[in-house]
Amino acid sequence: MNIGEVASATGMSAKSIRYYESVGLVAPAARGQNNYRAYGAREIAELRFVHRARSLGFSVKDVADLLALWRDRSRASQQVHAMAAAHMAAIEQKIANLETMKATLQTLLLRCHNDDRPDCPILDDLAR
Amino acid sequence: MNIGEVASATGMSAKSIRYYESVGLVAPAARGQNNYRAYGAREIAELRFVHRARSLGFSVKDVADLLALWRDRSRASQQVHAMAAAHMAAIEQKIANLETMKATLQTLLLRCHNDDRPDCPILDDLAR
DNA sequence: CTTTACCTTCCCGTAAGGGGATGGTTTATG
DNA sequence: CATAAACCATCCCCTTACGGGAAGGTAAAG
Repeated sequence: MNIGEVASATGMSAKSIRYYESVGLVAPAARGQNNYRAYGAREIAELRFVHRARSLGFSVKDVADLLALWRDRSRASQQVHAMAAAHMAAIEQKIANLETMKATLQTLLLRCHNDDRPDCPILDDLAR
Repeated sequence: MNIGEVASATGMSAKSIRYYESVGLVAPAARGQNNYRAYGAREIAELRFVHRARSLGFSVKDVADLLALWRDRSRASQQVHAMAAAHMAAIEQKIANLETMKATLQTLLLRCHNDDRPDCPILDDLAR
């Protein structure tokens, strides 16, 4: 399969696939006589893994570690669990920060007249 | 006040202050005969405004717009309200994405044995 | 007088690709 | 069969919002 086919089959962009290769996340693809990248089932499965892990918010660096664990048939599930737990903690932290911002914004929005008058509690708050 | 004093007074870093100046978010600070930046109450108030808006998650570009509205005594509160509402919507979208990730991770974490055995539902899911 | 603590500018690095230029390849169409 | 549309390749710049650190001038303290 060419890179474009892989892209539409997996939902990722060709740019992303090349990028993952360029940073060493996946091995360089084999090339056809036309110099096009040629993907087999194994490589596609790996790219799917990468895509799925990225969609769960893991960084490219983390995905590299997850891939290594995946390839190591004798890894302890503990290791994977630890990575996932740490990642979830980071996500929870982000959510908490965003929730704080949201709450503040909500309060300000409710106090703002939202009309033609210049008086604006939102700006007043920012300037406090 | 020197930049360091402003930094510790406002909680932002000197680097950030210089950065905001470099991108035109705030006007270039006046300079003393030693070429140090010299800040007055007005400039400090503006930097506080910037800092507060940034802490609510507004981008630097958005802060520039908010500053412009703030300086314009005749702006309609609607305009500020619209910006804040759009920003809150974006934050809610981010939260929703993170919550989806979190839920998936939570499910996977519960299914993982988290012990020395190699069997790992988390990796299995990523590879599905 | 010297050390220490500031300040200045300048340049590099970050995360994860997207956009777009330039040029070769393949395939579809008239 | 010729050519145009659709792919593919590499390469380089752009994005966000600063942080790190180097090189060198200035100021306050011991």
